[in-house]
Amino acid sequence: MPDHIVARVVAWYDANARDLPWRRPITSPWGVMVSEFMLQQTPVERVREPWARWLERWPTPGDLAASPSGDAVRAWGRLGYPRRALRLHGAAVAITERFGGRVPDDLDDLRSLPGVGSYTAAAVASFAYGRRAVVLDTNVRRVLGRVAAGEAYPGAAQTRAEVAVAETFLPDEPALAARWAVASMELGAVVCTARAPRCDVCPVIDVCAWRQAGYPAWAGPPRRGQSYEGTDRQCRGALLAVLRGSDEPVAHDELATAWLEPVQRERALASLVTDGLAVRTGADDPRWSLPG
DNA sequence: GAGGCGTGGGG
DNA sequence: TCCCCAAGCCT
Repeated sequence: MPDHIVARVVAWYDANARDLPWRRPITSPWGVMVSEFMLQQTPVERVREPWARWLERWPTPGDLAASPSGDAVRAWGRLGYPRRALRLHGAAVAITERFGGRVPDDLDDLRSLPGVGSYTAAAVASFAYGRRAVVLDTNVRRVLGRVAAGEAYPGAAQTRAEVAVAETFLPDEPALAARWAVASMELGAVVCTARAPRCDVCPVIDVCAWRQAGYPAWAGPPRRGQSYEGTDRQCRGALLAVLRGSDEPVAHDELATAWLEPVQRERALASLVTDGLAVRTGADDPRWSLPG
């Protein structure tokens, strides 16, 4: 059964794939890795421009490693989760120092890099090098959960059982495995979506367990939305936006303007320093900036 | 293993 | 409008 589903999804992908720049054959493994970092929790359409500018400026890991980490944070712009920029910079340094400037193709080597977890390691190995790897992201988890398990949504945490199911779908031949990986992700991204799935154009609707069960609603624990208004995250974002927008270190008063409540502001600022996203400069006249 | 971590767009 | 969510990672 999995073989049949794989064949249909891959055929669907061949006819319907979006033209995303990081999927083009000329894209380097480094370009693929940069896209994977940027796409962690950030929609495709918001990544296109920053990705192109990033690779123009830093065509290789060595180029990024030679720049200050603060430049990476500034170039990250408003993609969100700016610690990813710091980790991508750290990954570039590690690739330069430990792997001769070449993005690794081995899963364990990839996972040893900052910001690279099981998903990103598998994605780079598969998309950049055509290796056989279980690429299990939120899209694939949802697709397999619906098609194979008949459930509307995957649970909050990835389980061993899910990985085992994904293994049964993964073709033996590396090239086909890589095509399946990108195709199953694409299906989840544009057809088998979380909100309003387009089952009318789904290539595997006739074998979908979720459909056969009558599209049962999600029966698990309520999917709690992440609150944001008034959180430290919002405060950190406001403070970091000030640092990003200034070429010179900024005085504390400027940060105070960006976030009025002092207790939360100081807590957030301290956490930014702890994370390496902000540094304090100046002895008698303290100022703040992105890291050097 | 649950919670923290940005930001903006679409239903 | 408001809520949900978008190719996760780390502690």
